[in-house]
Amino acid sequence: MLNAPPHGQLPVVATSPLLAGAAPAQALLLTENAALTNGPPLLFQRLTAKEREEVLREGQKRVVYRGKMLFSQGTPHDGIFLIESGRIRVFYIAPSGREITLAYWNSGNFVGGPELFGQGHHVWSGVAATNSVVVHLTGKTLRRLIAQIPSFAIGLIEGLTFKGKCYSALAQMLGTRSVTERLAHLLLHLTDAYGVREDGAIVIGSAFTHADLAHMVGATRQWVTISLKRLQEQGILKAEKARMVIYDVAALHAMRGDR
Amino acid sequence: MLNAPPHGQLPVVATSPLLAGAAPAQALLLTENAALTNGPPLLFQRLTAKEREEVLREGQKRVVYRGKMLFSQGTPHDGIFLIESGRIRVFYIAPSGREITLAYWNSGNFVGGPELFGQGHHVWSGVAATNSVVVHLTGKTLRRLIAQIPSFAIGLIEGLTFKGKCYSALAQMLGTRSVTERLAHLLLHLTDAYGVREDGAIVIGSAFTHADLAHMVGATRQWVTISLKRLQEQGILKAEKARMVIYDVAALHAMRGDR
DNA sequence: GCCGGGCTGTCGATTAGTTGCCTCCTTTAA
DNA sequence: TTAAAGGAGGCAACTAATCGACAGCCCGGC
Repeated sequence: MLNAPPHGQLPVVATSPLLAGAAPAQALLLTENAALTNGPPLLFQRLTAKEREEVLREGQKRVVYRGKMLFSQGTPHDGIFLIESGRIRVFYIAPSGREITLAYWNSGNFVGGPELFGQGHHVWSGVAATNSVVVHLTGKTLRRLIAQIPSFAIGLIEGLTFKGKCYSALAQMLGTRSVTERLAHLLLHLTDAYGVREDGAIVIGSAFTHADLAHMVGATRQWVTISLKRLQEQGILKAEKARMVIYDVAALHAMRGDR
Repeated sequence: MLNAPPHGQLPVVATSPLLAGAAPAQALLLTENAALTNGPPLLFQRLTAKEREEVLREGQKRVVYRGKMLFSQGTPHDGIFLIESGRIRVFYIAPSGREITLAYWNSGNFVGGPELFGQGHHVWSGVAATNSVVVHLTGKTLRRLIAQIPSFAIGLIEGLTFKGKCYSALAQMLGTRSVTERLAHLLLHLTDAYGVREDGAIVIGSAFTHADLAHMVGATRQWVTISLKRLQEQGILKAEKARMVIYDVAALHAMRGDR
């Protein structure tokens, strides 16, 4: 059932971060405040090792290679996917072709909704941003697990709450901030998440294309190019190949518009 | 503790719609599709009358007069408010002053989050759109109720899921649709929810100001004025005082952008 | 080496949307 | 009956952002 991995590399899944329960459940998204992504509730945090194994045993493991779709908006769904390793980009494309990225979810989170039990149709699409391993739990299984393991129910509620906060924050950003403000905000978030100090400046190694950034802030590729160029002219940052150097974090803060 | 009601009218709360369990838990919002608001899960649907009473007994009843704040973004919160009667507008104001309305929640829903248990800070503000009665349940109480009444836990999960869908839809609309498309969408939604046939046309009695509409679609008041004027020039609708007559529903469908 | 595809940068035209100001209409109070 | 105040709608100038198109560049494959 698996497609051939690109370049013939197979993701090595030695131990499951879910089982270990130690991996931070990070998410990369355009949030209202960075605090949101620092400590989101791990779905399995409250479970004992035994309970975790039990949950994982109930699910169906699946490998998704980089660039392959995990689920598509409008198609029927049943249950959710736990991300065991890798990174899933969740996005939506409007009939006009305009696209918005909700988040890049890392291991420890779940994707798939919108319902937990009971079938429905996907409202988002999910694609593997890196080679990933997910565990599929059907609605029926979820219902049984909730009844059997009370702390799993609590975990799910906290997970849903966290997702609600993410959606909320996205809607608030999109509804009240200009593209420039959103971009400044995203850059600061990237700085927090991936930034490394390097003689005075902060270097972001992660290579997002302009199109990737545009989808995250809900804008066009061209406008992101123009905005970045302006920031560069102001000496706030410098875009190099596959990395970006931030010189003036304070300036970004000033133009992010949350004051 | 109660402020004097404006105009001296007191809301009469004969029987609780929550207890009756029969009131449709409608929400007025800018959703992806109308289906969302037709059958949202009532928080209490799955409970027996006895369980409902038990839940309500645990909470603290509170009357909120039209225009009074129920909660404010940034302030600490504990638990949620069940809406027993009335209508709560949930909104967010950015530091720049730009405002976005998430939804008008009617009786049968709950507002307040973002956390269910455990304190946090409100990320939205809530104001009574009409004189309303709410029941406050603290996080501690919620936790106890979830443990005691399993179907209450399911109801909460469904409620959270529904909210997630609403937030999702809002983010998708804001991220990928133009203001005009959003406005067309909102008008169609209003037509569905409040429209009354009147010799060929459909009349919406509900009186929203341009500012109200603007907040719902995430735009400025002026732009709504301009857009409505254009629609009027095209003969699609006619704005009268305190009501609006829709002549060409098909045209609105065409410009809503979901095709 | 050459070719092709994806990413960046740029330009010009156009529109969507904002900002600020002004007028009109209610409502309330005197 | 009128004055004052505030909410609501409307106009005009401005700018932020989109759209479409195209050229250059970098990288990988052949």
